[in-house]
Amino acid sequence: MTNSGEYVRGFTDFIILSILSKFDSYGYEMTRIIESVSEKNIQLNEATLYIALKRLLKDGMISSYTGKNKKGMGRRYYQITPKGKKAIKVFRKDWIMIENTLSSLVGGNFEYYRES
Amino acid sequence: MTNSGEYVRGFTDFIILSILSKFDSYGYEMTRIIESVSEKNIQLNEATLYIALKRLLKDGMISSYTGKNKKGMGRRYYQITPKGKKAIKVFRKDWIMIENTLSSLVGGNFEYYRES
DNA sequence: AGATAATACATAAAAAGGTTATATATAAAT
DNA sequence: ATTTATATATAACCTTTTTATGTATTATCT
Repeated sequence: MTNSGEYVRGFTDFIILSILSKFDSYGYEMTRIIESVSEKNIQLNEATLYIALKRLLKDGMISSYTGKNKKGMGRRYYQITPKGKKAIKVFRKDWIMIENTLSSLVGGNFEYYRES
Repeated sequence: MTNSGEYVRGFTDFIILSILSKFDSYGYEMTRIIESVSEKNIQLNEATLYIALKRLLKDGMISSYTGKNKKGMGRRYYQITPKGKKAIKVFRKDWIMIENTLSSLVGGNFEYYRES
């Protein structure tokens, strides 16, 4: 699938917050999670992810701390903040509507009555 | 809902193609359709729509012709081309996967097993 | 008759976010 | 010793959306 990132755009921040609401994680692992859950159909660019993490840090949605690693270089772990928890909670309510609406619109299963 | 457009981003072109695969339409009507289907939760900016129409025309996904109107100024109708039909067909297959993946990711209902 | 609302299209400038490309660091495996 | 896997990071560019603004036509309201 080409340009898969284009579809995820707008949801990137919430994908990250959603992962971090399950457990603390780090950049490299998060790209693996997305790859795994999407069965390699969606891939979040590393650059996109790190920029998003920076943005979320700036906005106080997440915090970070350094962690050790046996293999490879040291990891930078991210943790969701209360503000981030609230944001993902609000979003999940919206998501139901977004999903239904997008499905109807792109699927063509909607009714529309013309006046004239 | 704020920034609803941000969620639709990446899907704009396919929403338009989907509408036009049902019937020929014009800009103003398409914004009304999206407004109506989403129950005013999602609103596609007029500027976003007209730029997208321009893009789709350039890419040969749609064609256009002028139509009359009793009330208000003349309408510019858009019609989906064979290329556009093919594009929406391909997208609709992808959409099933995108929807499932996004749902799992933002909903947090996925499993991931750490190695270490 | 004049003002307003609804219908309709269009574009420039700015902002936001993603992609491409590249650089760096560490440790295990070959 | 070199390659592979793990891990982070950013600059430059590209695409798309948003904000703001302008124009045109007709019906309705006062």
